Amino acid sequence: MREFDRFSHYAEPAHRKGCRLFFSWLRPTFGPLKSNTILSDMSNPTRYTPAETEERWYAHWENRGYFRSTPDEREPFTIVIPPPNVTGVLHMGHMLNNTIQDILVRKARLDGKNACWVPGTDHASIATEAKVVRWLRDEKKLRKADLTREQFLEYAYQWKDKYGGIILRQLRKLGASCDWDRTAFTMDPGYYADVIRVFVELYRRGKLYRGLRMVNWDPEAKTVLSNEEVLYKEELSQLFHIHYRLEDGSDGLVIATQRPETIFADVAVCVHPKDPRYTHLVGKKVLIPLINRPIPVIADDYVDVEFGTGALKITPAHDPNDYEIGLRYQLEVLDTINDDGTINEVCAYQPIVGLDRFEARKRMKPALEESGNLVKIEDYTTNIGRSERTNAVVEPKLSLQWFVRMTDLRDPAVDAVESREVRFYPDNIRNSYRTWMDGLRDWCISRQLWWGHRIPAWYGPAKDGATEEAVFVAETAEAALAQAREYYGNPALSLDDLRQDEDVLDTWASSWLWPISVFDGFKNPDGEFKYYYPTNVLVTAPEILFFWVARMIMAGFEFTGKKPFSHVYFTGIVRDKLRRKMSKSLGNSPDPLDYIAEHGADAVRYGMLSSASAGNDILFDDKMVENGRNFCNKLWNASVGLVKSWQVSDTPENEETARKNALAVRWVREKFNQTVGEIEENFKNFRLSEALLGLYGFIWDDFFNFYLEVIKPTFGQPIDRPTYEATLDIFSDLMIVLHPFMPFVTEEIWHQLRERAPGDDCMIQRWPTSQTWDAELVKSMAAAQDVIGKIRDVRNQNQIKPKEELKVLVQDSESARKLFARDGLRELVVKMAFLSELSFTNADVTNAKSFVSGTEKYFVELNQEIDAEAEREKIEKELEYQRGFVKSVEAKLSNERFVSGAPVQVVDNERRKLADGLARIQILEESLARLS
RNA sequence: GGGCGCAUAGCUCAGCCGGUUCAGAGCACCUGCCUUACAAGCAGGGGGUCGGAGGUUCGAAUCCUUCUGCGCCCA
Repeated sequence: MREFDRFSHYAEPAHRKGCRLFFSWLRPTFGPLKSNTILSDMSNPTRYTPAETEERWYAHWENRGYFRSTPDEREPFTIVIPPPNVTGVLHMGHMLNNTIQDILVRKARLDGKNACWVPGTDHASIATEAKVVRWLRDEKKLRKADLTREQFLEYAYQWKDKYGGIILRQLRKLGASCDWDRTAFTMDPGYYADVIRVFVELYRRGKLYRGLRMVNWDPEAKTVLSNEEVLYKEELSQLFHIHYRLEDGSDGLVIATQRPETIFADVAVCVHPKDPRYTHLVGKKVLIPLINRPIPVIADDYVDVEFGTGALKITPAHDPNDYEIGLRYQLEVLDTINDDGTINEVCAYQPIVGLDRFEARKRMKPALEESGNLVKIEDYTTNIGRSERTNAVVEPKLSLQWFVRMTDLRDPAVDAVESREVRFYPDNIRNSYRTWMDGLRDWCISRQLWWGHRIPAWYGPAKDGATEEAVFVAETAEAALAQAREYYGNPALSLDDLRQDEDVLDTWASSWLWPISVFDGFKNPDGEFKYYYPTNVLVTAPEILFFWVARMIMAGFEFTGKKPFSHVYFTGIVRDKLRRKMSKSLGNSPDPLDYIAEHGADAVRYGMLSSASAGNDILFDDKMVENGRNFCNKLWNASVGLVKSWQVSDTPENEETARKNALAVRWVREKFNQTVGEIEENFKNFRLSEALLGLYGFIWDDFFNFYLEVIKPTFGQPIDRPTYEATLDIFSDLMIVLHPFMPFVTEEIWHQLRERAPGDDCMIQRWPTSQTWDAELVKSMAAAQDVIGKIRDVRNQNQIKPKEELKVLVQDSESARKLFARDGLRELVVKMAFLSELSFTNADVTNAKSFVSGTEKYFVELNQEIDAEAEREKIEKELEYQRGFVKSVEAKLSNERFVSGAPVQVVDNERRKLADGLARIQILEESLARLS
C-alpha cells in the first residue's frame, strides 16, 4: 500500500485546470494552435507545481522522523541555529542563512553522518520587552509602571507563547530539516539555570565585577537605553565659544561647546600635543568661568585640531569620550545632573541648580556675556541622540553596572582562531576578529529591564566601616542569605533584609552559552553533550562577529575547555538590485513566504544561493528565482515528461543504437563522477554557490541537452532496457546530489522515476561516491561534440533545415581512425548531427564545405553550389590564425630560459600545441591547394 | 584617523599560491527554430587593451609598488 498517491497532483480539480488554461491564454506568445496542444496534452502537464508537493513531502519527512537525531555510533554532524529573536518574522537574511544550514545538514545526512540541527529562539530582552509594553498598552490598556514584576513577566510569557514561534514555523516552509524536538529557548528553565550558574561561576572566579560606567540615560523614562534604542538625527544646535583665563588672570584659551551648562562639571581642558597654539599652556591651569575653579590643561592626541577651537573641555560625567580621557588621566568625576535631567547641588553655580538642563542652558548666555567670557555663538548641525520611546535627548550618564572582565577570557579564543582550530570562511574575517580582540573592553551585561535572566545578586547594608553596600552572589536566594548571615555574623538575618538586583542580563550574556546549553553541557557534561559538542559549523552574518561569535568562542573555552564549533561560515548581506540592504523599514524586501508560495521553496533556495558566492553580499534578483523555477520545470519535464514516457524493450532497436547508447551511458557516468568530485571539493571549502552552479551546468547541459538527446529513441520506438535502467540510475543519483540544494523537487522526482519501497526516500540515500574518471573517454566525446557543433554550423550558415540529412566524410588519417575506433562514437555523431552517412575518404571531395576539428578534416556534402571564393577566404582566415598561434608557441619553445625554466608538463604541453597547430596548418594548406 | 575589501562583457560575478588556442559563467542582447519532454524551451552569435601607471619574470587578469574611484567595519 502506498503511503499516498504520488500522482495525486495529476488529478487536478477542474477549476485548477481551468485556471492554468486561463493563464495560458494570457501569455502573448501563444496562438490558438498552441492552446489546442495544451488542451489535448492535459494529462501530462509540462509545469511542475511546487506548492502542494512541498507541503506533502515536508510532512512525510517529519512523520518518518528523518529530522530527529539521537546519539549513536555514527560520526555526528552538528549545527546550532543562530537563534532568531522571538519577536522576529522571517526576512531574506534568515532565508539565506537557513538555506545554507539546511544544505550542510542535508549533505551530512546523505554522507551517512548523524546530522543534528538544533533550532530555537532568543528571548531578545530589549526588543521583546518593548513589544510587550506596547502590546499591554494597546490591547490591555496597561502600563508597565502599574504592574509588579511578576505580573509583567506573566504577560510577557503570554505574548511569547502567542507570537514567539513565528520564525520557526516559517522555516518549515523553506524546507529546514531541523530536529524540532530539540527546539530551545534562551529562557527555558534549564537554560535559565545555566545562565545564572555561569554568572555566579564567573563572579566566583573573579571574572565578573560591578562598577561605574557611562550609559545612555533617558531622563524622562528614567531608564537606561541600549545603543539600539537611541536614534541619532542631525539637528540644528549652537556652539558656544567660551574664554577660560589662566589662574593669574592672563589670556588662557577659548573652548567650543554645545553644552555650556555642563562647564561646571569640567575637570580639565584638553589640547592636541602637537598644536602650536597651545603648547605653552599644557601643564598650566585655567579657571572655569563664573565659579573660577582651576582645572589643568592636558594634551592628548584624541583632540581634533580642526574642530571648534582645538581646545576641548573635559567633562567625564556627561560625555562618554571625556569619560575615557578622564580614566586615562585619572581625573575626578563631577556629576552635576540628576536622573530627571535637572542640575544638582554638585554644580557650584547656584543660579542654575534645580533647573532642567535645557532651561539651564538658556541661562548661560546672559551669564557668560556678563562675565565677559562669551566670545561668540555659532550655529551648527550635529547628531543628537534621542530616546526611541520618549524622544527625550539622551543623557550620557554614569551608572553602576555589572561587567565581565573580558581580558581574562581572551587568550584561548584568540589562539584558536589564529591557529585555525576554529576556521573562518572567508578567512580574512580573522583580521577583524583579531583587531577587536586586541582592543577588547569589559562587557557590560546588566540591563534595566524585567524580561530576561534576573541578576543573581543580593545587596545588604554596608557593614561597620564599609562605604558600599555588601553584595552576595549566589544561584539561589537561600544561598545568598546563608552568605549574608555569615558575613554579618547574624543567623537571624532574613531575606527581607536583603534586596535582589532589579536588573536582568544582556541577551548575549545568555546566547553565548547556546552551543553548550542546548545539549545540557553544564548539568550533564557526560551525556549527549559529549557526542554533539563541539559543533561542526556556525552559519551567521559578519555583523554578529563581535556580539556573538567571539563571545561564544570565549564561553566555549572558559566553560568546557573546548571550542564551540570548528567552522564559522559568514554569509553576505542580502541587498536589492540597487545594493541597498533589504529591510522592512525601506520596504524593499519581498516577503519570503509570498515568494515561496509563488515560486516554490526550491526556486527561492536556488535563487538565493546562486547569487551568493562565498564572502560576498548577495544582490537579490527575481531573475535568479525564476531560473530556479525554470530548473524545476526542466527537471520535471525531463523525468516525467520524457524519460518516463518511453516504452522499454528488452531487445535493442538495432546494433548501432545499442553501441551509441552504451557509449553515452559510459560517458555520462564518467562526466557525473567528475562533477561529483568537484562538488565534494566545493563543499569542503564551503563554496556552496559554486557547487550548485556546477551541478546545474552538468544536469542541464550534459545530462539533459546532450545525453538525453543522444539516447532519446526515435518517435514511436522503444528504448533498450539496459540504457533505460542506467538512465534511471543516473537520474536518481543526480537527485541525491541535488537534494541538499533543492530538497522538494528532488524528492518528488526520485519517486516519479521508480516505484520505491516505503521509506526509500531521496532524503535518506547515500551520497554517490565519485571514482576517478576516464579522461580519454571524456576527451574523445569532447572531440565528437566539436564535430557535431561544426556540422550544425554548416547547417546554420547554409540555411539547411534541421530535418534534412547530410552526408559527411572524414579525411582518412591515423588520428581520425583512432577517434572513430571508439565504439559507438560514429553512430552518436550521425544521430546528433542528423547525418545520412559518415565515412572515411581519401578522395578529393568536391561540392562540399570543409572544416577542421582537432587534427581531422571533415567534408559536408551539400546539394547546392559552393562559393569557392568564400570558402577560400574562410580557410585563409583560419590559416592566418593558426600560423599566428604556431608562431607564438614556437617563440616560447625557442626561448632557452623557458625550456629550461618552466615545468616539464608545461613544456610538453607547448610541444603538443605546436604539433597540433602544424598538423592543422598542413590540412588547411592542402584544402587551399585543392580549391585552386 | 585605524583596519578590511572591491574594481574583469551592458548587469551580477567566477578565475587571482603565475603556464592548456585563457580571458569564462549566468542574465540581458542579436540570429534561426512552434525540431513529438520543455518557447519558463532548443541550436547558434556578437560583446571585455581584466580600473590607470610602473616593476618582477622566459611568461602577469593572477605577484610587488603606486595612483584613482567605490564599499564595509571599528574609533
